[in-house]
Amino acid sequence: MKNFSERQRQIVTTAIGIIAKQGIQNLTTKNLAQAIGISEAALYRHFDSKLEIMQGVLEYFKILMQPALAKLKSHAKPTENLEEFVLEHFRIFTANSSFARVIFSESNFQNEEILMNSLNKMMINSRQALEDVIIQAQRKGEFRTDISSCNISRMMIGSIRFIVSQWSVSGMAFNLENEGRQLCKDIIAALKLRQ
Amino acid sequence: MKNFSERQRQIVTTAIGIIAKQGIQNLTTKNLAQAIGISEAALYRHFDSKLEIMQGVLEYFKILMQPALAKLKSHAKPTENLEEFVLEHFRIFTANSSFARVIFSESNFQNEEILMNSLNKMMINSRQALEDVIIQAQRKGEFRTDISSCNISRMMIGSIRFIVSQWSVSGMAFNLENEGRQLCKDIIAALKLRQ
DNA sequence: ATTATGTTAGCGAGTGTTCACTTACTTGAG
DNA sequence: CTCAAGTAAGTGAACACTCGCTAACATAAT
Repeated sequence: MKNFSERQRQIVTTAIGIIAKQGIQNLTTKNLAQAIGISEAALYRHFDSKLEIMQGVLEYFKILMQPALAKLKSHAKPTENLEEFVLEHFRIFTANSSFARVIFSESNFQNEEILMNSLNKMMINSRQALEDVIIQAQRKGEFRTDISSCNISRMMIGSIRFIVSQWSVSGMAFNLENEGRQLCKDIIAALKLRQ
Repeated sequence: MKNFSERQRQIVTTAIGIIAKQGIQNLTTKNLAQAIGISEAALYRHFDSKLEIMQGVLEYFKILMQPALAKLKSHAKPTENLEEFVLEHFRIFTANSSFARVIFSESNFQNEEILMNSLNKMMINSRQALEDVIIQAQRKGEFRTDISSCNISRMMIGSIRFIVSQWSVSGMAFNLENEGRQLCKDIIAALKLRQ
């Protein structure tokens, strides 16, 4: 978070914790202030509105996810990049478990047009980046070409989202990194070209 | 909906429409009563509480989804059953587009334990039924066995959820049945045993 | 046929509570 | 002395829900 003060950072991360543990309905200025240990009015010394705090939440997430996106360009082999992209997601979510609940439920931000647009942009961006690498993988003969790159990206993203969602709903009952690694291997096995 | 009166049915379907179009935050007793054209107080002649109305929403959905589940046992060939199961989902969502937004965002019901439990049970039920058929498909040599049935079900459900979510977020910008049919074919192509 | 009794489904006008946010004032470090 | 960062005590609006009342209709005894 670029220009955020220590206090602003604290407000945003506390907000994330509340959303994760109690749902967005319980992210109230009262609860947020209480969780930090300051008055409601003090919140407004650091943010103009609750909406601004929620935008902070999204920005925080965006920065957190950057490393995963970077993995798409780290190696020469597309398949390796895809694999690392997926695994990095699981690593990030494991290290920031509160985020899973916050992000994979877009309806959290429903009706706040600014937040929805912001989230949609992020989604489209990373989807596009992913599909580019999938196309590379197909061109280089690593992935099968009888399935469209669009549908391959749907399978990959859908699978990731679903296992993270399962993990989140189950209260982190399994090891996301291990289960995710196997899932990732299986997806690639299903999609690679067999000679 | 079993024992529901005409008015109760109307209240529930109107509630679904509001959630779909304006989000759950705007499902207020005021808005709901207004949309129907009766007073708020009149709502309470037909339901004891707002929670009861939301339970009605879930029951409505459950009944609507029954046909998809039935498809899992309609033919002898597991692969055909799986295909019809998936296609039936797309058919149902196309015919009841408001549901997509309501259901695939579990966070809609976050913090209402009764609703969450109800939704989780439905999810687990259909996941289990699906995985059973996947195992059959593997036993009969229709599906590859180098990928666990658990991960196959993750890929299938994840892909379905994701394309429905895309369709919903895009404002039904594409034909879900057609796009979904191709996605379904591709998934099965990726998972079937090749000789 | 009339009348008494009960039920259903509606209404306007509230209730107390909680929400995001504001105002006016205080405190303490530089 | 200034001023950023805090506070207590509000604000109006929105929330789910309740109140007392009524018109319309059904049932059945007189």
